[in-house]
Amino acid sequence: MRPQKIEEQEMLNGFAKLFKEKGYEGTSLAELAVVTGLKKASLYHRFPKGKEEMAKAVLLSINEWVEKHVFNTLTNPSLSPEERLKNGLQSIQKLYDDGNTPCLLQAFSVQSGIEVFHQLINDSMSDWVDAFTNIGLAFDLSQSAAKEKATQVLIAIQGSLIVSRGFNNPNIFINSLTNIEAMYTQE
Amino acid sequence: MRPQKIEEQEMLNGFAKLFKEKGYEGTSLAELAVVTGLKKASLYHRFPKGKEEMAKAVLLSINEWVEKHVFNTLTNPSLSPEERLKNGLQSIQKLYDDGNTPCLLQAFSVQSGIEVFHQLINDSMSDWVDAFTNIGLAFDLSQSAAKEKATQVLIAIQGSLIVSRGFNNPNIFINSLTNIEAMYTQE
DNA sequence: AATATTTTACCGAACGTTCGGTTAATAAAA
DNA sequence: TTTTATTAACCGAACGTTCGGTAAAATATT
Repeated sequence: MRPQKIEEQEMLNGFAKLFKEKGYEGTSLAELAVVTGLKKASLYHRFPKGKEEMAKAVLLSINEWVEKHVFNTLTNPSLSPEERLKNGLQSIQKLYDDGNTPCLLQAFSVQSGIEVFHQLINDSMSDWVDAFTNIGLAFDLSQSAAKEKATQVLIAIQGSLIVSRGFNNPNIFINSLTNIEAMYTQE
Repeated sequence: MRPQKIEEQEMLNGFAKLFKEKGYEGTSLAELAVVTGLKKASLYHRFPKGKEEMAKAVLLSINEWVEKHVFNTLTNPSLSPEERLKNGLQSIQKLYDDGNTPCLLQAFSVQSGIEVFHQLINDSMSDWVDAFTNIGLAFDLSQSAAKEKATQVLIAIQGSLIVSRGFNNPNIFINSLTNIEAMYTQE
């Protein structure tokens, strides 16, 4: 069996960069091909269902990373709530490259018109809220208060990414992460 | 002189709907034509520089609406700070159709690659921060505290629009507006 | 060890479609 | 008649996708 020129995960990383910056419709197969070093036709050998399959694979790949590095940290029972929160936020900071990289959920929630994406976005956001609800409970909040605060956290993350990008100032995102930590430790 | 089939403002309203939902690249000239009732070629009579001019016109049109209905209200010296804030937030709620309509700045900040847009987005966001900084000063905050809070407000608006859309639940946006009011009146 | 077969990875070229944009002619009011 | 608004027809380029065939490694046969 002939060896692959590039491994799947490497392809997905390249895809992710494009999709995050340019959205689904804004990213062309020509660009997706260039970023992998393969030709357009070869992409269809790897992803027979085409562009939509590539995008879905990127979404799932990022979801896995988040599951592993963010959610697992936030809910790690062997750490104190303070440590879980701090480490989880650090992973989030890394996920968005210190505020320099847009969120794929945002990029895909605009346009694309593809229905499956809406469901994946909805599910993914639910996971975020669940993870932060868990942290809220660890800080002795009531179930409803924990969920309310978790929603505020998701809003702060998403909003600060937007505003950071608008002002071209990643510090706005970084500051928001600090504020989020304070929302739990100082209230 | 032959009369126009549709007035400019009506066209812009139709354009806005499309651009907000589908983004810049995601919206085709064919769709822009359908929504106006004109043919593609006619769009070029009205907007000789094409799609980019149409998009820019929509941005400016919305900026004008916001200037008039949101910023002027927030800074209206003949009202109390509480009333200015309340009325301004009501206009914002209307602007985003109770959380059912995405923000054009978001839709255009993804993809598009057109440099002029970045500047317009940056300028527009600056106006938002300035307006809410003004309200913060009216609530006796220091300049820096007012600006800091204004940034938080913009983040909350943008973030809650994203999350509302993700969960297909406009109430999240409505609640955020309520929280924003409380940020000034209860602190 | 050498050869033939199979399997997988890749790619050049073209597909039909849609993109944003243009041109030349028509329709309608002043 | 002049001026403006509209449009049918058209354009080159790019889109996502498909297909026939090649390149290269693994396996089976001699």
